[in-house]
Amino acid sequence: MSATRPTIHDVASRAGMSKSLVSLALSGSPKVSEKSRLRIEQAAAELGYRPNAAARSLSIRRSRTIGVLILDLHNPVFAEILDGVQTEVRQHGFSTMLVTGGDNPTLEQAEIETLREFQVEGLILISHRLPTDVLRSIAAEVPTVVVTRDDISAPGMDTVSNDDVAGARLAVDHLVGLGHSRIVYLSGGDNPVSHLRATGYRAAMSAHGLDDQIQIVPGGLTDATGYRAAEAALGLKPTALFVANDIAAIGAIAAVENAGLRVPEDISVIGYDGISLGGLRRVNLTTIGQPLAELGHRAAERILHRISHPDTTPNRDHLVAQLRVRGTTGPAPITPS
Amino acid sequence: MSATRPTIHDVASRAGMSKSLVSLALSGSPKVSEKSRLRIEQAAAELGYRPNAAARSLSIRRSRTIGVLILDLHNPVFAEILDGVQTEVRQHGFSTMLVTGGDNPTLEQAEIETLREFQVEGLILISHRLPTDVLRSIAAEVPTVVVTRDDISAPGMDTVSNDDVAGARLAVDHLVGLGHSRIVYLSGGDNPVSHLRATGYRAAMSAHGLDDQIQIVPGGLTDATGYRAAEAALGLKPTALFVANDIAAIGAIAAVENAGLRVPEDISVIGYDGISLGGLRRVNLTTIGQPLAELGHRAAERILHRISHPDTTPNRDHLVAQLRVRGTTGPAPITPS
DNA sequence: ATCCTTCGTTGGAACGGTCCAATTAGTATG
DNA sequence: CATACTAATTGGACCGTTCCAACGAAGGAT
Repeated sequence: MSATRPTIHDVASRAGMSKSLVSLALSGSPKVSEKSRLRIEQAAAELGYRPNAAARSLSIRRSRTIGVLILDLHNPVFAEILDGVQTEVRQHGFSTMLVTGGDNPTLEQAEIETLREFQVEGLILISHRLPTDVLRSIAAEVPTVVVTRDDISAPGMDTVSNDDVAGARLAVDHLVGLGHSRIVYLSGGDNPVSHLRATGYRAAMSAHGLDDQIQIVPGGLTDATGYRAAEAALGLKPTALFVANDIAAIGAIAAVENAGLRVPEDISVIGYDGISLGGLRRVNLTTIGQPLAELGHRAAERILHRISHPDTTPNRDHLVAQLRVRGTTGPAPITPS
Repeated sequence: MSATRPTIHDVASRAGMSKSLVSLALSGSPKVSEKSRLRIEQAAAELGYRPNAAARSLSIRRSRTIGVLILDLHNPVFAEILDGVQTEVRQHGFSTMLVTGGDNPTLEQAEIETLREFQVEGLILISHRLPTDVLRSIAAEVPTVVVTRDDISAPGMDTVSNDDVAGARLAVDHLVGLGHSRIVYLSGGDNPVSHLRATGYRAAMSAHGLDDQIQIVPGGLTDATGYRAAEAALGLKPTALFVANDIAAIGAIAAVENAGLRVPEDISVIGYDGISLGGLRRVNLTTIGQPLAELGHRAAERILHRISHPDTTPNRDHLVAQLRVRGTTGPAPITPS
């Protein structure tokens, strides 16, 4: 093991040519004669030569690497976005370096610092919890794309998210279309995304002339908080619950069923995100599906563009979410209350 | 933006000292006078100096980076293992570089190649689909740890997995303890892990004198394959299903319920893995829980050790899985059949 | 035969760090 | 006040690439 990895010099001396020519040949330059190219390729193969990315990066002053920060690996939403990022980025000859903040927001900054030491050419933040000024100063120095959030804008930075307001409207429209009017929103707590969804909920309720039915119960984005919020909401005798995200919606359903009510016969439940687990037959959750892979894909496109054209004016992409009707919503029960 | 990042030279000239001293100071060497250290630190801060990891890596011939291949980001099992890896590795000053194979097994090799170009000091493969000889040749060149699988051994390589045979036995013991005897195993298809779990199932059934009840229905590791396998299994009139993994188990439950039977009153279902989604109140799946974070943690320990002691003889860790009783298993119905 | 081109090839200077050996400054000792 | 140390500092080689300027060889045109 490890008799030190062969370098370009080793290949050169084995092929009996200069290291410069080896470099040229291996990068596919047309100015190398067919004969030399063959000799070199063979020598490289025999030695199991693998170029040193650090040396190359140092020399060409480019790392061809994109740093990705992912807020929480456990939330399937982010994993699915990441997937879209990876496939797109790879196609353009870039690698990704991935880090997670964990639960500690200050660690998030340290991780980004590490990415920058590796000279990543761009940064994709799949959600984050950075203060505005920190985010701004990062974006000022390295091309950045924020996915999922769109509340902060900064020069040198694009955002890619779905239109949460419109998505929330879709949810309400769907429920109203099924005859519901007593629709309660279980909020996702104090974060930009949840607020936008609340805004959409309110707007849609208004548009349907249901201003007096607007009810928001505070909750969170986890199974347990969804459960608790739903318990609280039951006191309002709703016929439908619109929940801030899918995971919380699954918790909410459990609460409804535990209270002896059926979903969707007694109470309809609709979530938000479109995580694949919602499609499991057992779960079968009606939801507003974000185009997750597409979000990642678009983020990758944006970062690649921004890397080659750093002075692009900030873009804010809004992809449309779609209603995915499954089994947890149904017609409003007759004579409610 | 990008008036070229400051280098160590810039810091040196600003502080009025040599670059060597800057290097020393910034790496916390005790041979630098307090006065100089302060000057240097201030200059570095003013310039926003950030060392170039590529240059350092080239110079010290170490990257302080560990490459992680993760088979499938969508499977929560792997995400949870990764979490354990990351926290441990970070504590020792290493970074991680993460790649996914996607659905294409040959891409897996290409991704590992990329990791190697970045001179990763070790490789953690969170499952994989590599041919034995390829895996061997990789392990011969770079310290490697395989998590989850333990069917292949090679010099220079450790494995960290749970004891699938013992885990499967736990599942059967639990069901037998509840009075079940007609226990069918829904297999996870043709892969090492599923085979081991089948072996454990058979052994445990035998141990309980239930040889004549051993029934294995072919299936897979996804929701849909679990569903189909369960449908097929119902013809055998089982009182309990032991399913190769949690996701498939969730599919199986849906099939049982769709057939008009209740879980666990009519049929008990137990899965394997212990993914956190099984703990969602709505799902509430009894399962054999692998210590996922612990697997990742151990893998990280192993790779770190192997990096500093490359000639360590191969280790094969087996962590114990634990029964997690939740709501999908219950007493066998009276007078079955 | 001489001069131009063109093609293929090569040496060597970067890139931004680390670290060793050598040098200088500073301090204590006799 | 020279001497011997120790502490602090520095120049320069090196890590493995890329790339540019320069070079030799081989024709082609004159």
